[in-house]
Amino acid sequence: MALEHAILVSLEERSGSGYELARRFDKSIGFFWAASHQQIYRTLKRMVDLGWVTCTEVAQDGKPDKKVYEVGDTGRAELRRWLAEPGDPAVLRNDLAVKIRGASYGDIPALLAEVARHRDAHAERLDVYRVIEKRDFPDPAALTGRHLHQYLVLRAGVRAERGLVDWFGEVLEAMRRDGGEDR
Amino acid sequence: MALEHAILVSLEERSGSGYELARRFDKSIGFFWAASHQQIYRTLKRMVDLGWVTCTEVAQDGKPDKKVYEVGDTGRAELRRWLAEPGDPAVLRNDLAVKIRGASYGDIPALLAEVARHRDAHAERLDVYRVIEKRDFPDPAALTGRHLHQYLVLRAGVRAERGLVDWFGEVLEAMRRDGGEDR
DNA sequence: CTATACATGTAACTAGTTACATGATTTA
DNA sequence: TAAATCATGTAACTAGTTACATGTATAG
Repeated sequence: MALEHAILVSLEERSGSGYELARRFDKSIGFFWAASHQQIYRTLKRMVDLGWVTCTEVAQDGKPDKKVYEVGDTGRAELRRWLAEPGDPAVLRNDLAVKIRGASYGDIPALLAEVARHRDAHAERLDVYRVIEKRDFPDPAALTGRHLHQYLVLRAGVRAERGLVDWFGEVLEAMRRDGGEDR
Repeated sequence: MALEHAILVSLEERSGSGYELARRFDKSIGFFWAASHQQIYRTLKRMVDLGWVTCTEVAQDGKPDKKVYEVGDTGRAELRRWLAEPGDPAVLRNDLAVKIRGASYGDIPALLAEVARHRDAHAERLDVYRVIEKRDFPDPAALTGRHLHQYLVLRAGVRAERGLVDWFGEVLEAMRRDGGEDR
């Protein structure tokens, strides 16, 4: 499991409250590791119990109090350990591929409409990533350290979304050709 | 959840035992939807309770008895329903992207070795997919129906694996350049 | 006065992983 | 005689989702 570790990375970059972490998991980190606020609050509690992070209550005016979490030495050591630990290669998981494999057992035009909807959604995300890429990293060759690492994970997002958009396009093209010919 | 539905698709293609399904989930279907035998047995039991599949015990000689599962009318209706049902666009999940984002908090050369290991593993899977592609689908333009659908999900695998291999290559190239220069 | 942002949580459920458990037959 | 394949399961645990629950402050 990597949620604890994703939180450690995020808190090393900048300490913050559960709410703030939940915001970050709606963007940046969340582009490649999704987490809901319920999951984050639960995990933060566990991380405090483990001594990985410390929690300080902070009063604010005009806003509710918040609890700010910060990575401690134990947490930093755990992050180092995890970063060096070998893991299994990722396994793919693709709902729509299951549906396409089973297309002939259902309503094919309806499924193609669904594929088109997903293609559009992923194309939109791809645009978001590309805007960020151009805005924040106009000269990739000059990047070093943390900025380079941030750029590279954004590249993973760009490549994955573009791959999906292209694949959905291939599916639509081939299945429309197939459906159009023998009917 | 799609495991029930992945099993329905697989059993529609050909009825079989839990063990046989577990084999199929080690290849073909499993290329884009992994499932362990424990999960499959548990899910098959639930599907019998729901009336989606029927179960027949079959005696074999030289081998233990087996239970053969077959899709019933209720199961077929459920599959149709699920195929027409809209779903959310896939969210990405990439452990190594989290590690790369946190690279500066750990041992970077060790992490790059891990990245290279994953690149090799995905390159191997890509080769497997390409062999299957050339062997089973030498003339994609001529494909129709179920064969076409099978080809298209294989294409998803090819695209996803190639995307990962390329990305790992980009990561290695950029981070080696970065590490090599300022040391 | 309504919606949005800020802020934190619990409870119940669903899905997935890991470890344990058994036993026959075939191949090297 | 050891390993691999065939065959089926239980138990405990970990992770993730959905629904419920509450309350303040600000902007339109």
